[in-house]
Amino acid sequence: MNPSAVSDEFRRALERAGWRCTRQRAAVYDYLRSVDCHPTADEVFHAVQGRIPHIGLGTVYKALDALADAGLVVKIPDPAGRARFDARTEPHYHFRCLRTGRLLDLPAEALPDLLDRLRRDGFRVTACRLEVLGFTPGDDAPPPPGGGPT
Amino acid sequence: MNPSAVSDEFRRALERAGWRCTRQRAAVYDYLRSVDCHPTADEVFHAVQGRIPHIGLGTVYKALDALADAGLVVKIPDPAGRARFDARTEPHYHFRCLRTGRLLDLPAEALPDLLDRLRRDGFRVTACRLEVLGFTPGDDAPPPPGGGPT
DNA sequence: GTATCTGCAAATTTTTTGCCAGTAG
DNA sequence: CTACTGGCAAAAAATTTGCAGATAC
Repeated sequence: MNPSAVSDEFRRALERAGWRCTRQRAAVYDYLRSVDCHPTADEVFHAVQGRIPHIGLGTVYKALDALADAGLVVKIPDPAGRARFDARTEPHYHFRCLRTGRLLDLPAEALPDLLDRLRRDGFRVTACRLEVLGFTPGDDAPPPPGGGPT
Repeated sequence: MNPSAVSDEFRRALERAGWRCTRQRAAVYDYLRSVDCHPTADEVFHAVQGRIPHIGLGTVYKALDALADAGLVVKIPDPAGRARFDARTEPHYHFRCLRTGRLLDLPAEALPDLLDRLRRDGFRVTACRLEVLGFTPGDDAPPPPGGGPT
């Protein structure tokens, strides 16, 4: 696809993971970068139809998979059943509204301060969930080139 | 159902939320309390069939909903698409294995120490996700009796 | 030129729902 | 007794898959 339309960083991240740089993947990624919420696959689909009218929902799912595999996007599971997607790469936290399901970004700062500020701003905080991701002993991933212990 | 077969605490938590205490709900809850992993609805279904052979998967889903509504279990969304359920009520963290999808309990202790200990024990940690749950300003839940600001 | 990708639709998987007999309170 | 439930099967919702023509490199 047109090399000038996408950033080199985007293209290289895809190619590093063995994926090709296509118009559909760029459109999905650009949309996720342009919003500050965390859309579902279906929301991405409808938004991207403005740029690529004939795109299919299946293609959006495949694009999100490829982007996630390339580390450009993170898939966030949702208690309501449809996953949400986040194109912010720097570490940060999330606030989930139990009424609307909306997911907001929070800065990655120390917890007591963060929670106090949320409460002062009118948020009601009912719980926190912390999940550590990785591999249990023995279930280690195949070491990515240059990534493992040497 | 037979009052002596279930704890009063269990019965009261259900009744407080307007649910009846039934054999099926008790079996689902007992099973979740008896394991230290966090089963999917289908795993709960198969396990509970040992005690209630004619139970249906739909009933298990309904029971899990009732238990979650009563605050006896927590539904944990899963990137692989099927939710997992946790009957531990005290605050704690989770470790998710990216290879097997297994979800382990972690003690709710200070982060740098916890991560160091995991690494020493052979875990490979690749990321952390923190989610704050609650209500955005204006989207407040109907205040539970005695729960809201007075 | 060739392996990968898209679009489309069908298939799969997970969860929810409707209904009527059965049960808890 | 009476409303709430359980079992069952059908439906809905979310995601994945298969394939033939199109595209990236």
